[in-house]
Amino acid sequence: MSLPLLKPVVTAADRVLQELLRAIVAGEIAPGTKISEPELAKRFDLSRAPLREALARLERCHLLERTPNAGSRVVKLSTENLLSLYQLREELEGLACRLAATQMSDTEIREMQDLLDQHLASQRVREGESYYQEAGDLDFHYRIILGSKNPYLINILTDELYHLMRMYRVQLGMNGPRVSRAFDEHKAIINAIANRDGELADLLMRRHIAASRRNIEHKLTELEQKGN
Amino acid sequence: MSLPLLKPVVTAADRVLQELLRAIVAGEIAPGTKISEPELAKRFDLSRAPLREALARLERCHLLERTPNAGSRVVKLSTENLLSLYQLREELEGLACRLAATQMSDTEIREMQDLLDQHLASQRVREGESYYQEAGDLDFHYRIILGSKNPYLINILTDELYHLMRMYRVQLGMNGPRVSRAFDEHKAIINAIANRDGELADLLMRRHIAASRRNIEHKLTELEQKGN
DNA sequence: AAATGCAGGATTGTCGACAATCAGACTAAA
DNA sequence: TTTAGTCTGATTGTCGACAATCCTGCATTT
Repeated sequence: MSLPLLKPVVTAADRVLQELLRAIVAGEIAPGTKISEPELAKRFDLSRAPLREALARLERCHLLERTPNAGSRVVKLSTENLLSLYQLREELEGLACRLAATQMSDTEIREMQDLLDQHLASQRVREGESYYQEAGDLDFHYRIILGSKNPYLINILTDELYHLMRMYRVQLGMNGPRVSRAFDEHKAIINAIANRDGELADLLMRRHIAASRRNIEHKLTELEQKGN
Repeated sequence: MSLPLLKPVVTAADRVLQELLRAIVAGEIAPGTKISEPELAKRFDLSRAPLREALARLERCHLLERTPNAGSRVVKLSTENLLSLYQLREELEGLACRLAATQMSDTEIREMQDLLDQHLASQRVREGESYYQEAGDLDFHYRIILGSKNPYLINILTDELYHLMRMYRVQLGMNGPRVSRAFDEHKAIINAIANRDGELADLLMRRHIAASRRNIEHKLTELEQKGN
């Protein structure tokens, strides 16, 4: 289950980016935390040059907010931002479906179907295990996005919005009946694409994402009311 | 007719970014040109640090393509990329319309209508003058995008795709009957928004962008066949 | 002749230090 | 008490030099 989600890691900037990304997405660096360049540089035993490079990329992913001459802060999760993010996702991944229905090759589609069967089998074993589910879900969306063959769309979804989506998911989780439903929805979407029915795939994807949003939104409002 | 299209310019990186942006969009630096960091640094009398910052932002705008350890090249205009870009625009600006129809305040809408009347009046005077038309068109789209009130959508359209759109427009122009039609289409779109009819505004915007694409696509294929 | 290995050059990546700028606290005056 | 001004500390922005990496062309070998 390999997710080719990150660019190759070769430079020091790549390494610190990967580590910061993981820590922020996982919530180890609490949302709202001030980022100090000199401090982080010392912690990672680097100079500020590659660190700044990494911070710039994190800002691009909307995981960091830089206020000029006042430092960077880790973004906070909020219902408003969640809604804005998912509005975009519905639209963009819907488009991706429509394009994928005409652009994906038969073998690519076949591979996705096999992958889904595989996930379903392994999910039956691990009832409620959320990590694999999540990886499977991400992999599914990832492949459809790539299947659109639209470089700008791919860039926006995989490089800029992807990690923010992960942040919501990792910190708020996905649980309960939603997990098994997602599989069925995936299946329906890939079937529509296999039938080259872009309109249907689009519609199903929008519903799928809307359902996922409601699930996360519910958890988030719960959390916000508890005082945070 | 002020277009608040660029972030405030204060640092050296901002200045060189602005200049490079202008030069690339205008085609003064030919598409496909190799970018040499040391050479540019010398030309702008800067060190490489702020220059790299500027190049990173240009890459983010898809105006530069960096291949690791092999330098950056200015992007080439192509029919494929144009189509990919406009596919996205249709979708995203359509969404922007739908959101703007519910999110824009009455005064914002009123201001846009006034602006359009103003453009129309001044356009009658300057028949076929394409620069003002373009600025007006950009301003129109810009305001609707902001009217969506979705920060991620705004960021993608104004920071990442905007300058690339401009590049196509500036280098391939917009001319003939298309110019005056665009005004009518703008008028129809803002009216739909004023009526709070998001669906209609969405549809009209998609058509408007599709028509604009056909116009540019035609010019581009003409140009490509002429040998370039 | 084709393929392989080896310099040479160029490019990017990285470093540590300095300069400019800004936020916030403190002092002093009204 | 409030306000204005200044000062300090911290942060970002910038610099020039060095190190690591990668492409190119050429010589060498098979």
